[in-house]
Amino acid sequence: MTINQNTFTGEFSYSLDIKGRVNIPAKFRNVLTSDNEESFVITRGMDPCVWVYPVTVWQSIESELRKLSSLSRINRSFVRGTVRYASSVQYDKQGRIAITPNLIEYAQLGKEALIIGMVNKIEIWNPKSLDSVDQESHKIDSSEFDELANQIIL
Amino acid sequence: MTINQNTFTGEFSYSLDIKGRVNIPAKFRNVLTSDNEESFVITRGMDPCVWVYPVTVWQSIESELRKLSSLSRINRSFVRGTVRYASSVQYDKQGRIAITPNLIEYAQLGKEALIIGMVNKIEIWNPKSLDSVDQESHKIDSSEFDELANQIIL
DNA sequence: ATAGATTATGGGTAGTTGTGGGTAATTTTA
DNA sequence: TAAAATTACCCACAACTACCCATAATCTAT
Repeated sequence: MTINQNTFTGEFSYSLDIKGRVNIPAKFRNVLTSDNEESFVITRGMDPCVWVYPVTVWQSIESELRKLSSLSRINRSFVRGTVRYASSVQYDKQGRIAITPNLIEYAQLGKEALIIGMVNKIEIWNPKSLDSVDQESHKIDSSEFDELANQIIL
Repeated sequence: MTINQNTFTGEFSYSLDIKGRVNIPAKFRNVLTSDNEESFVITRGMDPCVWVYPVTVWQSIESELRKLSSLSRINRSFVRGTVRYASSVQYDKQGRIAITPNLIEYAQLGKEALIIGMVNKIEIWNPKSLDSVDQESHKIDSSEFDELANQIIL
């Protein structure tokens, strides 16, 4: 049973092979709508991980970026920073995507890859990096969580 | 498979050879619509880099420029500055375009050339120049950056 | 519980891509 | 007009990528 289209939840531990490929969990592939043509856009996350968007979701980001005039310096560097590390990838017959060396380096990915559903996108982590980021945020954010509580009911 | 026609994303490190040629990444050539006849318009960027447009996109920019009244002095110098350094180039069988000495000088291009997809156009940078422009804008614009990110990034 | 299907992982091969350089045609300069 | 320089076009090779197949592990259904 699918929860929802283009919606990703859950955590999976997969391996990054010697060619830089990781499997996209079958559960994720199965909820990906067909207009994505089995493709994702991978890019740098705000945390040290890889973000994986369905192409159709990414397209809406792109269309926002198109509206920004290049006459403004801020716009230029914002577009550049956003798009620079993004590339579209199609998964192969085994359901794997190739992560670019660039992103492997950025996310410090080794053999182990932790794949996490983040509702509208997917994150790929080095388990160790996630641990340390997790601990950091527990120390800092407990007051800010309270603020979020006003916006979102769990 | 392809994100979209005439849409460029990602970063590539290629070399400018002794004849002043750079490769246009295959990913970019493959999304270029056929009515461009394998050609781009190259010109000065507003940053110290080379801007590379698909000809068809450039044509629509030109028609925008035509609408600007020449009565205004600012308009005149804007149009002049934009068009003055533009020339159209076709890529060869290996997928390379020749950069004019003019533009090589302007963008301070050496052997290393960083090619960046900017959604509707392509930028060619000297990696060092980009680093310094990057740092500058981070220092100055970070709050406006965050604001844009909140609007656009999902 | 067992057979069949699906899923995760590894690896081989053919075709593509990036890079260097050569040669003939064209343009520029003396 | 002839020499020099530049440009356009072609070939060659190494590195990489896309695509395919094989196998082991896991899940599903009867």
